[in-house]
Amino acid sequence: MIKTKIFADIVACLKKLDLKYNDNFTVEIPNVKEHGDFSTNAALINAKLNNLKPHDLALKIKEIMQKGKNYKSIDIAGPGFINFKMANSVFHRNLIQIVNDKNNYGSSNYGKRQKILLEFISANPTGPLNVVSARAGAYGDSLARIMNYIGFDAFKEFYVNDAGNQVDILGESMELRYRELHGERLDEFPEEAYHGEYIKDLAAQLSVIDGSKLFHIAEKDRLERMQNFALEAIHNMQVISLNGFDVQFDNWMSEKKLRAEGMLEEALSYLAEANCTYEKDDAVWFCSSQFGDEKDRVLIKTDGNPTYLVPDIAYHLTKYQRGFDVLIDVLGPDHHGHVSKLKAAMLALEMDISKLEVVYLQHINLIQDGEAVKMSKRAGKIVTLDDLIDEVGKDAARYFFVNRKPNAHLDFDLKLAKKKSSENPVYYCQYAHARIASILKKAKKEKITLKDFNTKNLKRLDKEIELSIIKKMLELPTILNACADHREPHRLAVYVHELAGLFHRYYGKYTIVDAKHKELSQSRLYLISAIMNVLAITLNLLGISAPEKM
RNA sequence: GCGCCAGUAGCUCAGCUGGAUAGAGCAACGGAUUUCUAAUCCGUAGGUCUGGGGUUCGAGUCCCUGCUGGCGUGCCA
Repeated sequence: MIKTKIFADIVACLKKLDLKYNDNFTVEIPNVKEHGDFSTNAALINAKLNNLKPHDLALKIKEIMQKGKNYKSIDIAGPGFINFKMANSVFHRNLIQIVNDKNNYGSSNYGKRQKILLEFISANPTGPLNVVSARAGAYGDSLARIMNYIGFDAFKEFYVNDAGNQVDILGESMELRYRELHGERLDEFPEEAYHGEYIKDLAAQLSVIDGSKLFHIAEKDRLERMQNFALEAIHNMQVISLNGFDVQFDNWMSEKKLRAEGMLEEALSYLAEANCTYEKDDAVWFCSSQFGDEKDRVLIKTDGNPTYLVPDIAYHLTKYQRGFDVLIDVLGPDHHGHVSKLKAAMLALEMDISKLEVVYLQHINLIQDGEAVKMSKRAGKIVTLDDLIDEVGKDAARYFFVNRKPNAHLDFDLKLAKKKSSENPVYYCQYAHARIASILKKAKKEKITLKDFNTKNLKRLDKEIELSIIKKMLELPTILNACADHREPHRLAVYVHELAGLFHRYYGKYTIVDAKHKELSQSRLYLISAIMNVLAITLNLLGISAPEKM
């Protein structure tokens, strides 16, 4: 990395000058070209320490560093910034490195094999996945891919709420549709039941298997049969939808299973042992107000059933027990009230709360004809993940969702997304990749190959945009690290778009394959195949395909 | 009321641990195709970064405060 090399050079320089220094200065790529390839605030940061004016310190540093061959020029500007222009050979050497790294370029041990549990989507198993889940899926999966690429052990988990109130309602909804199928007339379908067409389908499927024999067994058994059938079918639907979205989980954690294994009782007993529970009004309470929550919360309701909080505490307890270093919960914005309760419980159980991170994904507004579409799973008015993939395609959907930072609202204009035209930025990125593939084919036809390529040819890569492209590609590791550190994969999406943009500009300005200038062509081919490789790597990390043809 | 999140170009959004002249895409306008894919490129125009105060060499970025919007504040999950 050039940046770290410059940083080290500056430190060496400060030492040589026998100055005090603080190493919290930075080496950055300035956003104005005139300020050089790289820039540092080292003199600004360290001037005071040595009773010097920033500008004077900058001068001293410049004098020493100028002797190095790697720098084309060193200038002092503004209040004391030092701007570096690097020799072309520095970029060329780094380009060779990128090419040699092949499809591992950018991967590293940055994560030091830290174990990360990434829980996302965790939609209720009571219906098909909707666009909110799509956003969570694109986000979580991309983040996991990036983290794993740079040396973390990221583990993807989907928590299935397959027990509790909403599952009872699911069973009852099935029962009603089932009765309907068998000739019973329903005066009206209850508002709280699930209205989606898929319930009718499931009831019909069950009817084919079991016929009318379910009427002859006990109500409790019948409801259980209905529930389990629906749960399994819906789970399978969700898995298939996610496969179509290129999202796969390492584990599906079942709440029902947690209950069966006695995890709820275990969690409750731990809380009781910690003297954090008490009885009042025929219910069992958790004194969460002692741990930063606004007020105490009910754990066991008057009817003897646990509230949703209990299985969630139990679930998070297992996260800790499984030895992860960091737990990341990806949640909707409507859950932030819930997190304070959960964190209170983890505190009460003396868990390391700093390990538990919550990322809130903000809501999505679906815009149709300029108006927000209201969605409700119970009323059956949802736009499903499958619909979305059918309409705009997997690649566009994933790009769209991962292209913005998690805690920003997202307006999804269905009409625009359906257009499937050049307005969609994902095509822009993919097209760059396809274009390069096409140029490489043409080069083959023209019999210009890299066989007799000599690295000396790289000297011919001296155009400003060529050096900019190399510089951009060298930024990849920094971008990936930032994505992981901030849990913000959208930075990579922005990056791909920028890199694709540079290539398109390059293509427009210069001819790559030119039979009359074989060596020049070879040099440029070398460069664009590196670009193609970086595009493929980054698109893949975002779960987007990199087509050879479009 | 209290809590969380957001407010950047007409629209949708970027802006890396504070850095120099705030950037893209779309929309608008004007150009480029005997050409390696025009799903592209070049140019023009568009801004009091929600208002105010503070911190410092320096603030879209950090702190305080006002305003606006979304969400939360269940013995629902």
